[in-house]
Amino acid sequence: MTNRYDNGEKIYVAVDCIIFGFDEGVLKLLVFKRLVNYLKDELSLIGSFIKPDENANEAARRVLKEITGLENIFMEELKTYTDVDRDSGARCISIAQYSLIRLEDYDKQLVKKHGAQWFEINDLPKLVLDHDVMVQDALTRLRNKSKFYPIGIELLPKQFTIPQLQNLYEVIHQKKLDSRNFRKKLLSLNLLIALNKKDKSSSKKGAFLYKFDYKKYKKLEENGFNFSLFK
Amino acid sequence: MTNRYDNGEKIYVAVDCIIFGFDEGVLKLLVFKRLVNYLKDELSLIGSFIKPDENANEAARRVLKEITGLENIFMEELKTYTDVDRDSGARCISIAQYSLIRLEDYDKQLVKKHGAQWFEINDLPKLVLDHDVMVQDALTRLRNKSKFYPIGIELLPKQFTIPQLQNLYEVIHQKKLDSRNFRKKLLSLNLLIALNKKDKSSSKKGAFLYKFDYKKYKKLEENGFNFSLFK
DNA sequence: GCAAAAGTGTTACGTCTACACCCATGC
DNA sequence: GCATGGGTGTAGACGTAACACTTTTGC
Repeated sequence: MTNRYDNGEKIYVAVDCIIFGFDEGVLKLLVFKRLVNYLKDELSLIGSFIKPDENANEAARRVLKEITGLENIFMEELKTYTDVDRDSGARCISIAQYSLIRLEDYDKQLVKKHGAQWFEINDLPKLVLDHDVMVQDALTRLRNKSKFYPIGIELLPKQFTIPQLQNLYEVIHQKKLDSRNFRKKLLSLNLLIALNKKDKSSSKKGAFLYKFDYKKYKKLEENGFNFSLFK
Repeated sequence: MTNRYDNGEKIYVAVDCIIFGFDEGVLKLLVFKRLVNYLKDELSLIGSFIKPDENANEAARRVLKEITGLENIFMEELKTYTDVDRDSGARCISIAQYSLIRLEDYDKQLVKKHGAQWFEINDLPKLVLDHDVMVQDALTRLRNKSKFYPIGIELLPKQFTIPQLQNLYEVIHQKKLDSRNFRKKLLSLNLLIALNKKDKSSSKKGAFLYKFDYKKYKKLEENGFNFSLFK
């Protein structure tokens, strides 16, 4: 690429991925042992330096695939960490991105084979550098976001049951919700499409499956909205 | 600084400041003519490459002071722009930060002397690169934020009247609000401290001045809250 | 038949919206 | 005395929160 700037210093730019997984009612975080020489084998978020031919989101997707085999994960920018001393290995900023996925949709063995592992959110190990801060920031964001947006729309693309979605909210907020009110509010948004199929994996009776009406969601999002599912 | 990373390429990292000014009821944007050789003299947000000894926020404050004389502006991170071709001058990412200030608090001549100027938000010139996108993103963020947070707390530190604050909301949302409802909701938050002084600059009767109860605000913020001043 | 989870309605309460007039003052 | 912006109250609509029992089915 051409370079028309002569002043200014270049620095390292990394991406780090905060991937929350929702697995049988438990919220987990994806972590792996660092491969680079500095701080090798310590636990870390999945990350990489950004390459000349990719933007931050592409870099995050690439490294996530390399290290876990996970593909097509929608990640949202969290924040860029730029403190001078944040990385003792060199001056390096990191663009953190986060996502929330339903673990059952993915091959857990694949992740393991690649050297990554899932930790329960309530029992996290110490991570390198400022990665602990990133995780807490991402949790806060997730909680705030879920008050005003129906999370799961972008983050849980597959079909799901209402009790599953409620459980997701309960895990994120660490708080029991009233199932009647949750269901009522959720359905009043008119964003769910009933599939008239039942999922019997978590009860004998079975719960009806739904998917999100993605187009409707997008239209509403453009106009701004308040989708708090509780106060 | 030590460098323990051998792989990875360094790239340029810039900051850009989206400074909205609220001036006698009108929302304005701070713009200046680029000084660097590439695209010199075209209109641009105020920005700079980040230096080895400063983080993004410090870089933003530094360049803002250099170019406008404005000091002690609280800026919040908006987003990091990383597309490969976003800057035709070189591969360069930009960490955008925004703020909203009350223009009357600052010396407008000073800004002008330094070569910057204010444009009305409804009559913006074309800016270089992706700066137009940044401005639109910042406006969207400002609107969303003002639905859930009492903006002005961090952004308008000085004493103010309720009609002034209402006007700010109206300008941001391009929409008239009901003064009774606005006042009622605002006061119900219990975040204002009455100063028992009147500002007569915009009416004969004069309007009472208030300031924010910053401590109370911070406490509430930590617990998360919903402060929409209207729907 | 019983354990386990899914599904369903109503009422009380609080908040939001819409709406119109008097007040204080400078000129 | 009048024009200008500041300040006030209420009723209806709407949304939220609290609350317990029935249904379905696999075992």
